[in-house]
Amino acid sequence: MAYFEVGTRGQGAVATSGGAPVCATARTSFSDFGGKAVHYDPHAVIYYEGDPARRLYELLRGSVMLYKLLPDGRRQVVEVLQPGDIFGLANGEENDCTAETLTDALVQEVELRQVEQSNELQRTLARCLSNQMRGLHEHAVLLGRKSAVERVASFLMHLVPDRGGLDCTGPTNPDDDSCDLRLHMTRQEIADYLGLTIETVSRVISDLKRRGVIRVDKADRIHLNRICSLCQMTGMH
Amino acid sequence: MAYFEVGTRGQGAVATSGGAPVCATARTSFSDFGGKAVHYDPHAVIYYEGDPARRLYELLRGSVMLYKLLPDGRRQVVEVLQPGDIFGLANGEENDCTAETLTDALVQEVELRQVEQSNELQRTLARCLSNQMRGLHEHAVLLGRKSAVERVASFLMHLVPDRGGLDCTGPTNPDDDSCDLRLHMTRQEIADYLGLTIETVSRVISDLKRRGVIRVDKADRIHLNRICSLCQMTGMH
DNA sequence: CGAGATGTTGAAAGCACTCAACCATAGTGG
DNA sequence: CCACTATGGTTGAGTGCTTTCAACATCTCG
Repeated sequence: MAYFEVGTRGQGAVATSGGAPVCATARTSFSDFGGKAVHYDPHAVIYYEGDPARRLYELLRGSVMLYKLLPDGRRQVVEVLQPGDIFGLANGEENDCTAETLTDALVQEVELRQVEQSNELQRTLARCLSNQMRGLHEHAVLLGRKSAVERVASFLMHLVPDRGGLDCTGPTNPDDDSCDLRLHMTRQEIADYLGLTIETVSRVISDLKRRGVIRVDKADRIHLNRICSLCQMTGMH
Repeated sequence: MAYFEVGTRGQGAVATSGGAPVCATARTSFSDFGGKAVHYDPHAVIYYEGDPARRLYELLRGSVMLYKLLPDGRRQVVEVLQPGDIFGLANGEENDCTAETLTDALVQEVELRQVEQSNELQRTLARCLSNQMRGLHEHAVLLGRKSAVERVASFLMHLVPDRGGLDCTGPTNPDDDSCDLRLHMTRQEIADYLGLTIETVSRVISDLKRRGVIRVDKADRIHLNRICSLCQMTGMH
């Protein structure tokens, strides 16, 4: 599988990751164009769906989810953002999603006015957006066509750095095809991201555990015993 | 409901629509920046998933779908494009989707090299992409959280101009809340777009017919008898 | 330690899927 | 002109995966 494709995979949500912005190579940082870096606590709302869009946001550190609600309370998490991703762009309309932090997060906030004025920024913007678009395409396949097991396997694989992509060459060390993950999401958040219920997510994880593919150290600390086996379950092989 | 939100709703796929590009107000046209306008027959592939990305495409007339395939043949249509939408952007990677026409289509094709050089184009690009992003978010809710009936109702509503949005004020004429639609998609294409099977799409349409909400004149010509009733079934009210 | 939040498991139900047969339409060629 | 075929669409019966509802377990934190 290949969420967010090359260059953005596995950053931020992985305990062992570096955490550098990865949206594009040799890119212009938004911080060069004014605005301020703001810190948010975990589970803080940055803005609500329906709010007038005033600023452009770049995630510098931590992770943020974007979600939409239906009137009856059903929720769909539409994106899980990593450092380097941008959000809040609405073309003069209202924000179409709520933005909420998953972890502590550092966010660069720039007034949309200023964004309009910089050619350099527009260029970076286009590059970031088209990267995120790929992630959304991939996610549409997951939501529209994959089984529960495939969704959870895909979700876990996309947290593994340098694995599961088209260019994946398998484990570097054939005797140790394992990896430690931090999820930073509750079962409910995972379920809402994967278009499943909390119970189904829990059941699938228990199942993977029973089959020896993963080990659950704590609810949000998961050890992958055999990455390749997991990857085989994503529906992309 | 509100696919593609304000400004892009209901264009192109509707028989009665004007067909003017709608991606952004007062925008720069891609045709001003070289490249050539190419005509495609219905069901022609413009490029395949995995092909190296060479050009940027702007849809001028007709409609185009982007889809991804899983190795076992499952297909997900990730976007149905309208005039004004752009596609083919891949940031130096391979195309992540296959692009195939649904109808006769006129497409403006610009070498990516040239796109890189124009500030004006980059600006337009960012605006178009963030518009399309909204559509993808909306679609993720549909795929992840809506029932079969809600999906089909949402699909039909998004083909109706000026209705179903947040600013929808109901029928202009209280005695005639109806509308004629052309689908330009087979049941299979609709199913792959909505994350359903062809049989389920067919059954839901028959159901709407039985309930008197729609009338099916030909497989791809559907008359909405009561737009408001249909809108109530989208899950967004 | 106790209370609230979060996660797991079981049993039963439901919705969409699978498989299969049938129907409708359009195009072809005798 | 009409049988014949191909393609696309509809309908029915039965299955199965995910959901729903409910109980229970575990974790966190004052």
